Amino acid sequence: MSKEDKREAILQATLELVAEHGFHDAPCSLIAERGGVAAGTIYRYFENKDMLINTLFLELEAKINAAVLDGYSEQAPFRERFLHLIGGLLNFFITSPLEFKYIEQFHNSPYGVAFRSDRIFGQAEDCGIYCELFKQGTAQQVIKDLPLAVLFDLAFGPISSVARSHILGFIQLDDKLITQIVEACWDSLKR
Amino acid sequence: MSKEDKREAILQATLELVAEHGFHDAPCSLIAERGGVAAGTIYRYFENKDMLINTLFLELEAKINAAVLDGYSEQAPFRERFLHLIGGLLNFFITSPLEFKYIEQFHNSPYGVAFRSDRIFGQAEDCGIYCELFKQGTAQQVIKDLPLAVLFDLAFGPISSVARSHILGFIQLDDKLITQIVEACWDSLKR
DNA sequence: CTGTAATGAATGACCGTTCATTCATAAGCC
DNA sequence: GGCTTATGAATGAACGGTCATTCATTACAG
Repeated sequence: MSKEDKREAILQATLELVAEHGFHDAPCSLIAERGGVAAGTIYRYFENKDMLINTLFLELEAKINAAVLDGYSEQAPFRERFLHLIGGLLNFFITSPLEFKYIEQFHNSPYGVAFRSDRIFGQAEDCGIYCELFKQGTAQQVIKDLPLAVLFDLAFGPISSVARSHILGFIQLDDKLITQIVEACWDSLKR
Repeated sequence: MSKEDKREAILQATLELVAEHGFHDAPCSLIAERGGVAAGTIYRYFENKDMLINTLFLELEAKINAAVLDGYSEQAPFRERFLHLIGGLLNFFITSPLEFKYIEQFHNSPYGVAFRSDRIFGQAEDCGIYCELFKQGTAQQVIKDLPLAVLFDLAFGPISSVARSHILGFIQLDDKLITQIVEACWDSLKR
């Protein structure tokens, strides 16, 4: 196995174990075992477990951005762009349950809170695709006049909630249902 | 300290520690210390830590129901009842940050998943205030024709999301903003 | 042969839980 | 009331287990 492969194997093992069992019950010993490496090898690629966990989150985030921007047109009408990006996110979540579960675990943990805090209070510029979208919608007065963070919550709250319900098997999402849900999100944001 | 006081002190200490530090980093040793009892005493009142955690959740749930039903009228128009119950929930959350954080932690953990699963697949009748509300709304055709679980997600997803943002200090909710948010939720559910 | 990568047993810290012991109070007796 | 005995709630040191991390040793590539 090459050097890059080992790093990837460790990240993949972490993704799987954290998604399946949570941060606790994803001990380094198991991560190493599933990754096909020795426990000590993890520390050749990552400073410590915290770094491993944060690195994996950043890589997943980049993966989402790439997936969601596929087929996206900056020139399309606002509503269409909203539906594309939000629907794309929901689609990514339900077709990548491991990634979704990991991100949820991360979000709902001291790791994620510190991370979000840094982001919100850190800088104002270049806040990501979705931030850009909502800023435009506010400027064009096509969505409600609410603080940016509230717009985020109104859009992402339901999306992650239905994704969780789908992945846990409480509901069975199909294309029609996804469309209805994303449009319901739009209804709550549109002016 | 009386017997009931001790039980209460243990529950309160658990609430505070789990809310502040999460389930990990809320060890029995700390719970005992903050509750003003010895570690072993916990096991006189609760079978084990799991039972303590589940019991606390059930008590918080009852507390929420009581708070939310205050001033509620079964006879009011549907929209008004929706706004009362959902707004009441959001109000409870932001005025009881410890309780909110605990419930979030619980929800996003193996405890909560097992719990929800039991509830959803368990019985159909007596599913709680909110379930009753959504069933009525569907029957009266005042809200969208979506699976019950999706309605839950569309309503509670944004609410818990904004509550978290408020409690973490990312936004500052006031009465006006709360009204706007709850009405935005209504917009996403109304037919 | 030399230097780097990989190993996995060992380490120390901390977890939930137990249980022998303590001790304030209650009960029984005169 | 006084004295003795019984009770069981409370205690906290101790236990077995698991964790993240280290490091002396081994394997391997150039």
